[in-house]
Amino acid sequence: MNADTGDVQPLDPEQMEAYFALLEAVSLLQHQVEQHLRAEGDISYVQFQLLARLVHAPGPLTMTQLADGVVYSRSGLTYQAGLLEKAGLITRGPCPDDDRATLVTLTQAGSDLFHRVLPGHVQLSRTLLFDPLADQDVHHLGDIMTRVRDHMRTLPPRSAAPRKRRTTPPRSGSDPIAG
Amino acid sequence: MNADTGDVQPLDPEQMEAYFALLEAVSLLQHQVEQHLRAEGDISYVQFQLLARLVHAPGPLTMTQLADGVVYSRSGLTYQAGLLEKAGLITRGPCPDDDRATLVTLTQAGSDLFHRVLPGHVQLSRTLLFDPLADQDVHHLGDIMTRVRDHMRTLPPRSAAPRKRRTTPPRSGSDPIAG
DNA sequence: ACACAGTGATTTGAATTCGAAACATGTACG
DNA sequence: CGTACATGTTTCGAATTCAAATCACTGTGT
Repeated sequence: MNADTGDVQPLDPEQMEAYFALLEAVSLLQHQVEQHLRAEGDISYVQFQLLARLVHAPGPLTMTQLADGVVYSRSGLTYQAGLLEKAGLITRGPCPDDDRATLVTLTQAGSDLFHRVLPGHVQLSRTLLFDPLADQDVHHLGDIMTRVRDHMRTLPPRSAAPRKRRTTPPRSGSDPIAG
Repeated sequence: MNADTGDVQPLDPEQMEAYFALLEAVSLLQHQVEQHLRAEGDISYVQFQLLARLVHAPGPLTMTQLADGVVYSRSGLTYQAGLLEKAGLITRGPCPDDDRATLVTLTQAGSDLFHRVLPGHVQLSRTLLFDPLADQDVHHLGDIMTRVRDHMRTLPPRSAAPRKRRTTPPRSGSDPIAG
C-alpha cells in the first residue's frame, strides 16, 4: 500500500455533506434517546436493546445470541447482563443443552419496564427523526440505510470472534417498536 | 400528556425499518472507521474530528469552539486535548483576548497526520457507505440527514422528562450542541 | 479413555466518556 | 472599589466499553 501518495480521489462535496450530516444526526439522536431512557426507566440504550431482543424472542437466549447486533464484545454483555440481573429485569440460568452456555430469561419486571418506556421511545423517535421528514423521505431513508446496513453486515462479524468466524444468519433481529 | 397509558401509536413498519437500519448502519460504520483510524494513525475518531476542525479552521480555536459538535462534555475535550498535546499534534496556549480561554493550535505533525490518514478514511467511507448507493441516493441522503440534524440542533432540550424533575440550577455553560 | 482444538462465558485492565464540582477570570452594577 | 454573577477550563469520580487472558465444557480423533 502506498500511503504516502494521496492517490485517492477526494469525496464530492455532496458526499461529504451526506457523510457528516449522517454521523452528526445519528449522534444527536442517540444522545437524546439515551437521555430519555435514563430519565424514564433508568436504563441505557444498550439495555433497552437487550430487553427488546428478549421481549421479541420466542424464549430465553444465550449470552452470545443476546450480544449479537448490540455490543461488539462479549464482555460488554456480561457487564450489562449483570446490571440487568441486579435490577431484577432478567435472570441468568444454566442451559440444559449445553452446560457452558447461560440462558437469559426476561422477568415480568423486565417486560413491564420495556412496555412502560416503549411509548415514550416511539414518541421521541417521531419527534426527533420523523417530524422533519415526509413519507417519501422516510421510505427513501429506509431503503438507503437498509442497503448500506446489509452491505456492511457482509463484511465484519459483530460480537467479535477473535478466534474464528461465526456463521450468523443475517437476521434483522430487534424491532422493539413493533406495536 | 398521559404518560401512564400507552396512547401512542406504534411506528409504521416503514418508519421502524428506517429507524433501526439507520442506527445499526451508523453503528457499524463508526466501528469500522474507528478500527481503521486506530490502525492507520493511532488516533480515535473523536481525535480525527478534532484535527479536522483545526485543519479547516482559519486559525486557533478555543476549547469550547473545538468541543462544539464533537463531544457532549467539556471535560471530555480536556482529556482528548491532553492526549493530542502529549502526542505532539496540537499545542495549548493562552488566549490574548480572554485570559480564561485556552487557544488550541494545530502543529505541523498534527496536520501531517491528518493528511496522512485522510485518504484511507475517504476510501473506507466510500467502500462502506457510498458503494451501494447511487448518486441520487447520496443526494437524497444528504438532504434528509441535513434536515434532521438541523431539526435536532434547534430542539428544546427539555421536551419529555415528566419524572425526576429538579429545579434547574444555573445552566452550566452554553449548549455544545446548538452551535 | 485421553489429548486437543473449538466454543460459551466471565474476569481483568486500560481507555474513554460524562456530570458535578472546583477554579480562574471577566463583567455588571451598587 | 467590591460584591455577585457569568463564562472558560480543568479536576475528579463513576459508568461503560473493548480486548486479552482465563475458566469451563463439548466434540472429535486416536
